[in-house]
Amino acid sequence: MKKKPVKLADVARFSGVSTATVSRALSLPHKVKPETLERIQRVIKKLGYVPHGAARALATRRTHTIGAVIPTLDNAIFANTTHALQKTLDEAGYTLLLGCHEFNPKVEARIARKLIERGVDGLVLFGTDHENELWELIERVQIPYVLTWALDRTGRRPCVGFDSREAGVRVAQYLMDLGHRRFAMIAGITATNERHRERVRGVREALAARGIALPPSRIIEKPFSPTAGREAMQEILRQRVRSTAVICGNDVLAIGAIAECHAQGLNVPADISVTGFDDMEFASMVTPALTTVHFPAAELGQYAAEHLLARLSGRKVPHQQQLPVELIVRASSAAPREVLAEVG
Amino acid sequence: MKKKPVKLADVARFSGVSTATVSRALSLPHKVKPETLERIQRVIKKLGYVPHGAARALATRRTHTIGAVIPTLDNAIFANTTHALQKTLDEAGYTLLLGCHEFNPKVEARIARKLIERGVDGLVLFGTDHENELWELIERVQIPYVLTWALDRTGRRPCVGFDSREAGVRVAQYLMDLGHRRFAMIAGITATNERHRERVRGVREALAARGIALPPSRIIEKPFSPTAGREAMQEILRQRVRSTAVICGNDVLAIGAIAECHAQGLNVPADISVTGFDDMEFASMVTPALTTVHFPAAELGQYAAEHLLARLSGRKVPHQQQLPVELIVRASSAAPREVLAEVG
DNA sequence: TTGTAAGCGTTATCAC
DNA sequence: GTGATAACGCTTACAA
Repeated sequence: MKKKPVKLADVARFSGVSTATVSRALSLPHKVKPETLERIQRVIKKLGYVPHGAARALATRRTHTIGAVIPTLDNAIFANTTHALQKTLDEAGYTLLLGCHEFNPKVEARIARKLIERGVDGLVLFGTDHENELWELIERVQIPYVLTWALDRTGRRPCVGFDSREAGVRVAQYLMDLGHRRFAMIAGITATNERHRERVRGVREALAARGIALPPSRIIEKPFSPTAGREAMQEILRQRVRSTAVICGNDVLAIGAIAECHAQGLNVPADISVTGFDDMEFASMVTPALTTVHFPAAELGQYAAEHLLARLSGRKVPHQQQLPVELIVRASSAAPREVLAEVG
Repeated sequence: MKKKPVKLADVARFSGVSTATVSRALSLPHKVKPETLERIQRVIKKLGYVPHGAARALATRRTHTIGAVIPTLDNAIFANTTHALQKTLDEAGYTLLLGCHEFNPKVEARIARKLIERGVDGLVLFGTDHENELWELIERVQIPYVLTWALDRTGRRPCVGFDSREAGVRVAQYLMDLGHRRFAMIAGITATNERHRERVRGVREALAARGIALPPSRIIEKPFSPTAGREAMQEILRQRVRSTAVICGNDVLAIGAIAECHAQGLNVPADISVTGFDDMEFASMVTPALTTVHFPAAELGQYAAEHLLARLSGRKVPHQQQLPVELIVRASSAAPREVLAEVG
């Protein structure tokens, strides 16, 4: 036997006013006579009235809700971005609807549609690679959105992100400056992931610019897991010509790669250099710390939220926003022994 | 000049049927004549009709939405739980509304209320410690909820979680069995966090049972960050009587603690043993691996979701559900040198 | 400053 | 199988 929920009309009745006045008391308190307002608020408290969001959304055509479809929460870097996203939205009175696609574009499209049907006022997507079907839906329903992590090279879509190619160039140049000449790369899956495509491209182009090749056999694509990183490193260590520097598509792969080196009795970086992208703050505190190109994930979440919030409230914002990345040099990279030998 | 969104009535008009039939075509397709159904579906596709969730929610009094208020996404363990939660809900056709309270109970209450106003069909909370105000709200609106991570000792509230006290007992006994007698603990903030209170209690009780005291000076409470872990370890290493075993309230604190040991030239575990709770899979791959009591976070998320989904669809489920934790022994714990000396 | 009443876009209960 | 039509709970002109 559950009692019916209290509704706005009940509050109105008990306060001896109309529903319109109660509604105003809630959303435009300054347009209500102070005494009336106070009376209404007392009744609201006494009755324990809780506004009905769906009804309000139906009437106002606004849900104060933002949807985000992220790759996964199992990677700290995306979790960090999402955390900042949620926090910024919350402070602005918005609620986050969250979905994870686990690197499957079809799933992403499905979830995005679901969020749109739930009525989100805006949408946050990760990267620029998306199903056509999703683009069409977004276009059709005219929902404000922002792409994150990546930059849209066409310049047509609103985004706040990083230049992944540039990041690739940075590590490659750094390692070449240390004297490395034989490279291998443990890349993430690049097919539907422009961020990792660009990282590889950056590395490859920077190497090529100094006459160093990175043949396909030296680029091993793996899903994002430490185990996959280990496997890839095994493959690399099996190759006849040994690489002196291994660049990993992200921190997770790098951790696995280092673990495999250790398992084979190799010293990092004395015997082989391992670098990566993203971050590994925690692990770096206690291990041959990883040199990485660091992407400030939390800042990204905050800026992405602010971008969307600004547009929702009619403010002007730069269509494209690029966030700087930072090369953090730690103990995991070094000159290869052979180079040191030459110099010495 | 934005064109008005397509609504169900438009689909009805173009298909030459009533809105009732279109509605049925959407939710009870088998109750519609196949030809009619097909015609409607064609029109839906052609018009690009997207159902209006708020209107549907208003009419059905169901949003197919679940709210979760978690501590933070910046700790991998909660991110993992949330990931599994989202995934399980998604598979059942539900959407996750997410909020983070960052260990502030007032914020938790505020966000929970917001989610309830948005119309979530159910609520997932972390732990058993909550503001009275929140309990009253939950009671008043009669919303199905489930507590996670912790177990409710009163047995009155639905929950799926772990026995944190037991976890504390496990590490303590393990370390005592190794020969340790002088302990210190780097605890998390316990005031509004029964999980960490219970971990401390378990350790303390297990030690007491074997006549070992853990005086307040040996329990250092810190917020959950590696930096705080380092600071706490500094304090501990400054104490006149040196502890041989340091138990950390979670993995994040433990990482910091180990880092500080290394910084001071101490070998872990030869010079001092450092253990923890939760997990540290990645770091463990490349560092003096942490012995921990492992809480299967992803499983928890899945079970919590299933619990709630079951109740929402009227199925019976156990009111309380305890998930097993596992002591994972790795290289970070060991007999203290003095003990080895005695034995040797 | 407050009240009246017409939506908002669905679903659901009846008839037919 | 299908169609009218009354909810669902709130907002917002427009009046008073």
